Amino acid sequence: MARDLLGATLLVTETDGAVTSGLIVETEAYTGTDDPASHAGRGRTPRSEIMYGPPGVAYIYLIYGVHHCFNVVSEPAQTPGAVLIRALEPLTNLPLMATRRHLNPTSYSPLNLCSGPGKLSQALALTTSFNAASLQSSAIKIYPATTQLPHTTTPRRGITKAVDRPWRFALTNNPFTS
DNA sequence: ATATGGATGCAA
DNA sequence: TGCATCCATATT
Repeated sequence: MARDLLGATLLVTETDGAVTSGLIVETEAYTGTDDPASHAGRGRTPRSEIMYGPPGVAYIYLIYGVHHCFNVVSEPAQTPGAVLIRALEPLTNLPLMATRRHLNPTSYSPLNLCSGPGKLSQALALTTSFNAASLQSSAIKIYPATTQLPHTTTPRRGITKAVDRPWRFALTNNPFTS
């Protein structure tokens, strides 16, 4: 599931009409009640409830009180699971992304816009207000990849539990990863 | 290496 | 209520 999202296009339209989009180049899987690194790893809680619902909706939460992380609920209802989108190759409206990222909109590195889960959420203005939104809505759309692209498989990053599970996926030789 | 700083979940 | 923890980032 996390593999399938590699190469998909994520497009966000704000209420003010601003559009940003990017190609998904890095993902991580958090699946099942037996995954201690997942928010569902301690069972159903108010926060993890959405991961038990139907797939294809957004799960967005605040981490470290500072950054938002954007996930895609990935498993059938009753089975908890989500895919963390860790990096995008920015496609649409890069200067706006740069402004949101507090970078100089006329002098910035595209490599620094969406190369991390907090960065891409900031660049696409994805906050908890989008939590539980359908990913085929007017606000957020995901266009699936038509082919499975070459990718690497590694352990997940930034976690302290179940660090050995190889559930991080990234497009091979894509420079926009984190 | 370190500061940042809000929400969550669990214990008390 | 209090408190440890947290799927990170920017800055030193």
